[in-house]
Amino acid sequence: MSSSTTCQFPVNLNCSATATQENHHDHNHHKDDEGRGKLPIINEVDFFAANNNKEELERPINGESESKDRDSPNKLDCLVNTGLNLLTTNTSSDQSMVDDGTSSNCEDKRSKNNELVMLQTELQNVNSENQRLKDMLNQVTGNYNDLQLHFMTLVQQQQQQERHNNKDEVMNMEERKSSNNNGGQVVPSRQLLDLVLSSGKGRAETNDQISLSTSDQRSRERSSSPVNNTEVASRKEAVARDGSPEEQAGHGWNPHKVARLSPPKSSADQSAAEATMRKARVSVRARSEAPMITDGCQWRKYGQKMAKGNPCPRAYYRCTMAAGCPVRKQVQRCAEDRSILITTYEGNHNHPLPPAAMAMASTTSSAARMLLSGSMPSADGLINPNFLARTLLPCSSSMATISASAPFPTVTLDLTQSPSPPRASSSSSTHFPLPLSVPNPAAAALLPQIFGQALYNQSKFSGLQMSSHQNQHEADALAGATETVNAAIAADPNFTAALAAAISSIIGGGGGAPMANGGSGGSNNNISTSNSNSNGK
DNA sequence: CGGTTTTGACCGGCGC
DNA sequence: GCGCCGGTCAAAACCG
Repeated sequence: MSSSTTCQFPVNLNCSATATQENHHDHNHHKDDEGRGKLPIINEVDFFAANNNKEELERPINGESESKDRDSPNKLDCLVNTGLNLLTTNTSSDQSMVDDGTSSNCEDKRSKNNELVMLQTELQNVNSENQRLKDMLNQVTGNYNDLQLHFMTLVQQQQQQERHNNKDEVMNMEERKSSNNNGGQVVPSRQLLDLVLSSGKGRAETNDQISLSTSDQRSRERSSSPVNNTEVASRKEAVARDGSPEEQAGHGWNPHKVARLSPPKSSADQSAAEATMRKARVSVRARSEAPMITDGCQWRKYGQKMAKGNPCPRAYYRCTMAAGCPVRKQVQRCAEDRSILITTYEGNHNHPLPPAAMAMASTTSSAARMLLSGSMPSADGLINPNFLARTLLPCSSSMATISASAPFPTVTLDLTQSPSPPRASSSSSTHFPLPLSVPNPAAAALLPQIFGQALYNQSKFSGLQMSSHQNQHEADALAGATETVNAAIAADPNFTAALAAAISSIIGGGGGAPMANGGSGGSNNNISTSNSNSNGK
């Protein structure tokens, strides 16, 4: 079918409108390797094209069916025409046979009659196939419509429940803060994180508020240390410059700066846990020759470095849609497959997002929440990716070998498709291969059904969620997925299809335990979690 | 001229 | 303590 391009997902990761340039040379070591000319923006994968959702979601189906319909009628026409020609020929042959009455003409007539019968049989077969495809299309379309309605209902229910839970958690946190003076039992960072990653626009605001408070705490911790006076001063200067204390003081990218500050003993564990969870990252892997994917936000490049183990430089971007927005992202090409662009997001936007940006923003937020929700039941309060794997993949055959050695967790949404060498060559990253890729259009046509299955399983799962505290968080993770898909639907149905397939694999995948890292044969569209520094410093 | 990109320098964390 | 590394800063250059 015609849908197979560089990215089989009919999505488009356009370059950002502002951050359109990324020179793939290290300013430290590879000056002017590729010149400074602007690279062309290649619209291979556009997550966020503001198209009609339903229409786009249906596009794989329709594209599939239309193609088949297109093909089938052509075949039919061809066969019909051939048959008619044969009939005409036979008629004339008959006429001539009558005229001539030779035995050779009789043989010709027999052979042509046989051919005609064969063609008629083939015509019937094609007709039946065509009818079957039409029926299938109707069924898929109907299923899609039903499931979309079902999904919307579920999303609304989840959001309402989420809001309710958040209110409770806020109250609990305030109570604990007011009553806690021993410093050892502070508000569990998991709750902070749940708050941070709560749903909706208000979520981002809540996140910023919490980030600000924790940043203030870190600033106090810094100022209490005489060694860091200069840094404190520089930080204050930076804060005064752009008025983004949370960005400068703690919401920054560097996990080392945040997670490894030496706070007072009483809050060391708390700060470490908070930093760890705050540093949750969402990485998106997609095939694109473009220097950067378009996620609807405006970004300003503030740095570029060579990362060890990767000949391609890593670019650092900062969201410029609003002053002080703490969201940053790293863009780097995969060392093993340069056609794969790895975009890693961190933080939540503190400003309204355009619809085109909602998909990625909500995706990253939800994915982070999925990851962090999975960490909640951990006894030590740190990320427990194995729980995440169990949570996300309770019955999935996907592979989930998870490393817990890294300072910050990462969720990887892998939208690559073509066969590629195992990305996670080390245990630093774990991928959950999902049938996100649509190697053939027939599979694309099944996406809505898969999505529907995911929703069905989600609804089943949600029905069980209230039985235990852990299940609540598992449900949170699912709610995050739901929200992700919802936002993706709102922004780009192609991305929706991808996420739908991903979530369907997560929620409704076939039975089996998590598999080893690296992924088995099949799709390369994965959601993965990792809990280690990918650069393996 | 204002915003963005480039890029050398700087900083902190970490391993040895 | 030193060097490596990732991340960030900030002045200069670039660009529309």
